Amino acid sequence: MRSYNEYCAIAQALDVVGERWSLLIVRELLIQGPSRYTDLRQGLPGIATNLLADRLRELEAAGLVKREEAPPPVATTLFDLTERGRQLEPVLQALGRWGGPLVRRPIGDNEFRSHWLAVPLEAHLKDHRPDAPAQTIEVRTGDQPMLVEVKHGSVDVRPGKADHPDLVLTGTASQVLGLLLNELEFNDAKQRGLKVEGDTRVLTRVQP
Amino acid sequence: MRSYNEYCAIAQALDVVGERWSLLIVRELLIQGPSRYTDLRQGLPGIATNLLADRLRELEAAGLVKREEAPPPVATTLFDLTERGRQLEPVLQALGRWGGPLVRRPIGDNEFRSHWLAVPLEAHLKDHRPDAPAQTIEVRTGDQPMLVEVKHGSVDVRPGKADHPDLVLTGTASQVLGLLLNELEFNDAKQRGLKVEGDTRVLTRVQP
DNA sequence: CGGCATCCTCTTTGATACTG
DNA sequence: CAGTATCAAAGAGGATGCCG
Repeated sequence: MRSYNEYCAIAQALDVVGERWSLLIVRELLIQGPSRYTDLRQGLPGIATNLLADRLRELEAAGLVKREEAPPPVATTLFDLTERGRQLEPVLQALGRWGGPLVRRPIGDNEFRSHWLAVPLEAHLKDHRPDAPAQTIEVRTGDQPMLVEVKHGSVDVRPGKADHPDLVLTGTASQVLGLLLNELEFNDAKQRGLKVEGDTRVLTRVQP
Repeated sequence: MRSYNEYCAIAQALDVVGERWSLLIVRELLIQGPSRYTDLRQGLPGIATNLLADRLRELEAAGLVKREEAPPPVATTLFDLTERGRQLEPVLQALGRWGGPLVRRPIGDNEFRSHWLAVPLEAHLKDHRPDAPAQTIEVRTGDQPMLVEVKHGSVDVRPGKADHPDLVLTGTASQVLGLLLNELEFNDAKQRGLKVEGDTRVLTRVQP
């Protein structure tokens, strides 16, 4: 992209990450950690393969991304954020908070990937009972199950299944999000088709 | 811009403000307040006039910008942020903080406008003596003098001149910034050509 | 398969000129 | 002052091919 050529931190930041797809690539790496090229494509529906290759090179040249050759038997290239790249987290959080209201209104045919749930959940959920024992919620929606772990005052969201989750939520992304973010009443959510199994007290522990 | 079409707050935020120039237009309106078309062009060196018109229409349609017809005798159109637009401030602050280190390294022929000083100064300066009487610093660099007002624990930066500033700084943008952000020693700054007149104790009151 | 590179078409941008 | 009109150049998107 053409540089704005301004002596201004905002403009120079945008010179680096203002191009189409760049910040979404950073989002993927922040949520997913070290990722293969193909996994990145999975999380960026619609990206042209040449653009993904271009952007990864640019981000690498800018020092935000590094590529590592995974040792055998995996023997594949892994892309990961550098420390400088990881420092973009506050930018993505601010964007996510600002964009929240846009997502909550009716949605049509948007693409969805389960791991994107980490954005609103880590932004808005809190552990209100940090001294209580750890609890987990399994969320079944989208392309893979997600695990919400509430422990020691922090809320962690990552792909995976729990052995014995305290609560299991099964439904559409907006149902699950509505309930967890306390924007949809419990009974409304169930009426709209959300399946809730387990100990619902963990909900009030994390809801905003 | 083409929508990313993702059920993700970050992607939907970028659908609205991810286009080239959009966030810089928001920056201008945040710093300058209600502005005329021509003033916006002044603060966005290099923007094509058709693009500025396009972006303003898009931002207006998205509900971030409103246009007001100023009453006579001014009788001109003023563009201003809506409340929703003003809520982008944390996004720009995060971008500005991330981009700070990029600006501090040697710079060549970048364009500069004095009012952009508000970005780093309001991000990093603090009033460490909120109970002391108000003080002002006049900064003379770039296209217009800027006023830094320290009062009641807050630091305000805006265009203008003070009647009796406590301190006047005259020099290049990087000299002034280096001194105010405490990244350049006082004596180094003077040796490189920065002119410092007045009561330098206000410096330690605001420096990070 | 994973990780691209090439080719082609379409859209967006930038530069400049012009207008109510 | 606040734009619109025009046109060349750059970038994005989609399909496909290549190579370990």
